[in-house]
Amino acid sequence: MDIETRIRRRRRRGADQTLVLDYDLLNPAAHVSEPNGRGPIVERVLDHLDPAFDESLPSDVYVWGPPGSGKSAVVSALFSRLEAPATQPRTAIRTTTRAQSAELPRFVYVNARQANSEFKLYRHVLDGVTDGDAPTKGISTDDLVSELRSVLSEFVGAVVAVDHADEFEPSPTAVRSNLETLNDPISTVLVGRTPPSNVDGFGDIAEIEIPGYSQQVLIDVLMTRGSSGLTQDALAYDQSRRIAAWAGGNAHDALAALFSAAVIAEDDGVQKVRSEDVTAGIDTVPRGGTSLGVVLTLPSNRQRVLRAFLDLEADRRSTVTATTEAIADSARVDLSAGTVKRILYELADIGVFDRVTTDQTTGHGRPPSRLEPRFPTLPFQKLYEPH
DNA sequence: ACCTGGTCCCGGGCTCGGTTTT
DNA sequence: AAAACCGAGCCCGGGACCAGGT
Repeated sequence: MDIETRIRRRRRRGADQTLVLDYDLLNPAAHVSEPNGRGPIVERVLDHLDPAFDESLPSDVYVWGPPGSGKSAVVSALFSRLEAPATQPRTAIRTTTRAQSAELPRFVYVNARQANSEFKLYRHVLDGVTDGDAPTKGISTDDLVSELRSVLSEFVGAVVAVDHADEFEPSPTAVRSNLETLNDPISTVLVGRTPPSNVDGFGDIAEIEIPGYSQQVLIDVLMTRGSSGLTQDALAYDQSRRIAAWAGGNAHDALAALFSAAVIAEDDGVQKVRSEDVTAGIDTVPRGGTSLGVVLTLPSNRQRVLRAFLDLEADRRSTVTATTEAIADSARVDLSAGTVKRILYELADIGVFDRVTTDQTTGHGRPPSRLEPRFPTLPFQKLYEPH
């Protein structure tokens, strides 16, 4: 938990915040520093990275598993530790030619959901290696590459973790080929949910498969998060067990359901998460839907459109056209109707909405469809921050 | 034939970092 | 120094076209 989180937590306290202490601690997309029950997997990843602790580079590896199985949790927790020490513990080994202590490779974690283009990939790697002052635009990709090359040349090599690598544009394969053009000793840890046989080039490298959470571990995850994010004893074991049973090993869905149940309970002004809150919470979370991590990393205007959508009454949601007009009129967004329409269709395309064809027969023309959110809406409303 | 919804694509404007000119 | 300029990536707007219905 960073300082900002701690301060926000204090600010929110008091008033009517009696049940939920901090929504961020229930956020499925925010990972904790010590993931529950994933010790053996951490160990396996570390085993593979072992050469990096001995001044050489590990081979590339693909870490994969179903959604909500803790891939990001493990890799981001691991890399946040590994990234930190720029100066390595001094060893007795010194090269004879140079009076320079043995250096270990740099570790960098990149989220391909944010870095989903060649330019952004380089930019985020550069950000991770330096202190985050890489330009966001205004320079050419080539200039960015040479900048990155010169920075990387100061290290013996780099281990780059690319989370959600299978969501990279234009193709997952491009992650590796882009990093190869840097002509630097780079080892990649690719992370994704697509089986290696279904991604070009990912089947040729080492793999670490992560299974979904067992129900017992998932209950532990829920209880741990619940006890830090909610007031004391607000979450009963039985409620966690129900959520875990429903979530079927998907920690994202489980946490989203807990989050939603907590929102509903708090809006009702109660001190504990009741069984009915869990039922209602589960009801609002689509199983296997689009994860909050995807929704919360969308460009700001798309999130605005989404937020405006959630304000709409049911009758404004009856068709895409009606929804488009309503959102274009909303004070939350400042976009033309044409753009809103395009964004809505694009969001449906990536799975943020379901398109349901209505039975409404207006007579002429192609029958319209309406949009139904396919992501955890209550957590999104709470975590959404206009920017 | 005609109508409306849905898809695809790309030109141009915006904003930024770097470079040249004043 | 400061200002003007330039070229880059990203996003918005919107037109052209296709799909699916009466």
